[in-house]
Amino acid sequence: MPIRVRIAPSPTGLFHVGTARTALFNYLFAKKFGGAFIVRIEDTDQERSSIEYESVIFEALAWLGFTPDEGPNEGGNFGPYRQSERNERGIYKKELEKLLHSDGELHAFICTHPAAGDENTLLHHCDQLDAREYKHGGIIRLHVPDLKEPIIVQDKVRGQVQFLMSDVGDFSIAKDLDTPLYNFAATVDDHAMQITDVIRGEDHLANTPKQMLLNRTLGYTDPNFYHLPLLLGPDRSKLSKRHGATSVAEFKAAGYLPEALVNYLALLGWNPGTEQEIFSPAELMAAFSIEKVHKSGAIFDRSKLDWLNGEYIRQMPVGELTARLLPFLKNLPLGAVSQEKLEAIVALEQPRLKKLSEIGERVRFYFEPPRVAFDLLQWKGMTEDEVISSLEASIEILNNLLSQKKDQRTDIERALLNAAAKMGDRGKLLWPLRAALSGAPASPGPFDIVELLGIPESIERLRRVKNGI
RNA sequence: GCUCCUAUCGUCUAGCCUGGUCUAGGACGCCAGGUUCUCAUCCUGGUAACCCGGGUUCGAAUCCCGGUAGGAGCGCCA
Repeated sequence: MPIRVRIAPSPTGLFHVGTARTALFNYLFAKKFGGAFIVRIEDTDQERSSIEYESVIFEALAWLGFTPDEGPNEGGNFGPYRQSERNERGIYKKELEKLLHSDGELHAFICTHPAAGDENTLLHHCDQLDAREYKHGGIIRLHVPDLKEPIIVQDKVRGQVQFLMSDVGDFSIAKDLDTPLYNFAATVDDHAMQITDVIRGEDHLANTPKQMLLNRTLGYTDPNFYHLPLLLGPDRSKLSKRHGATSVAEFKAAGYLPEALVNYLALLGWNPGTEQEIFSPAELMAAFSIEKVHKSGAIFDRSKLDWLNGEYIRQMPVGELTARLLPFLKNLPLGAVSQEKLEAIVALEQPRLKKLSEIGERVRFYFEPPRVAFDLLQWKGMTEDEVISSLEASIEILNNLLSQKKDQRTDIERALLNAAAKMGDRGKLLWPLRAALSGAPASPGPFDIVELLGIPESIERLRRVKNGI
C-alpha cells in the first residue's frame, strides 16, 4: 500500500513554525517512501476560518518548498480537500447517521447537557443513552462505556501509550448533523483519503484514543500514529506568539532563507546519527528516518538558526544571493547601478550577513556619501592634524593612481599598502581612509571600497571629509 | 484536580535498545588566541552536562524501582 500522509491545518491564523516542522516531517516521510503528501484544509469552524488565512498556508508551503501532491490547489482523487466542501457533499452526515443508528456499545447519541462552562474540565458520562434520534437542542457525542478497558495507542515515536475508556468519556463529534467537529471530521477524512501514517504534534496524543474509538465504531482501520515532540520557547513551554516571532511569514520577512529554516527545523527533535548538520533538501530526504525522532521537546533557539542562515548565505552563489536580496534593497538609492557592481557589493557583504534583512543599512554608503563624525576617523587617539595629513596622504596616492590610469584592485592595494607600511602602523593610513569612505566603524576593507566607489568618487569623499574637520 | 508525556553541557544533540572502548563526543553560543586598519569570514584552543535516591552488576549515562522537576491535554476550537 502506498504511503499517504497529510497535514491538516485550519485557516484560522498565521502559519506557525511548529506547523512547518510537522509539514516538513510529513513531507520528508512521504518523499522518502515515494508516497503522497496531502494538504487538507480543516475549516469546519466557519466562524474562525477565513480564505485569507488559507492562502497564508499555501504561501508558506510554497516558500518552504513543500509541494503538495494533493490538496485544494493541486486536486487529486480523494477530494475535495477542504472540509467545508466535503461537508457540503454530505460526507460527514452519512457517517454520522451510521453512528447514530448503530446498536453497538459504541454509538452516537444526542446529549442535551448545557454547553460546557466552568465545568469544561469534567468528563462527560451522559446517561441519556437512548436518545439516538436527532432533535434540535443537543450536541452529538460518541458514547464511550465507562470501562477500565485500555485503548492502546501504538505510537511509532513514543511506543505504547495507554488510555482508559473511562478517562475518555463521551466526547463531542458534531454540533448537529451538518456541523461535524474536529475528531470526527479528521477521522472520517483520514480514512476516506486513505491516509496511512498520521504524523502530528504531541498535543494531539490525547485525541488519538478518541479517533481510534471512532475508527473502531465506523469499521475503519487505524493509520500508524507518530507524535512529534513540541517546539518550545526559552521558558520550555509550547512555542507561541509571546515568545516572539513564530510564524513562517515573520521569518521570511526577517531575512531567513527557507532552506536554512527547513534545515534548522529538521534538526529539532531529529538528527541523522552522524555529525552532519547542514543538509540540502535532497540530503535531508536521503538521511531522514522517522525512527530517529526524539520524544522530548526542543527549544527553538534563534542563535543557532542565525548561524545556519549565515552558513547558507555564505555558500550561495553571488548571483543568486543578489537576487534574493533584492526585496530587501527596495528602500536604497540604488540609482542605475549595474548588476555587476551590485554583485560585487553583495560579494563583499556575503561573509558578514546573517540575515538578508541586514543588507540594507550595511550597503547604503556605497550609494550615498555617509555622514562621518570626526572621532570615527581617529586611529588610536590620532590628533586632528594627524588625521588630516593621513587623509591627504590617501588623496595623493589615489590621485597618482588616477593619473597613471591604474584603477585595478591590485594597483590600489599595492599603492596604499606600501604607503601604510612606511608609517609603521598601517592603521594610521588605512583606518581614517576606510572610516571616511564608509562612515562606519565596521565595514569591508578600504581597497575593496575604493575599487567599488571608483577612485574619483573616493577622492571626492576624502576631500569632503577632510574639509569638514 | 485528572490523564498522558519527557528528563545528557546555557541551547540543539551523539551515546542508552545490544552495560565496560565515556577521564561522556559534535554543533550553536560564550571566552581567549592567530590572521587583520575595523568588522565579518577563516584557523586554533578553552568553557560547560549524564535531575535526585536506591537497587541489579566486578562494572551503569546506559537495566530496574521510587522520587523530583518540567511539559502537554482535559471545548458545542483544531
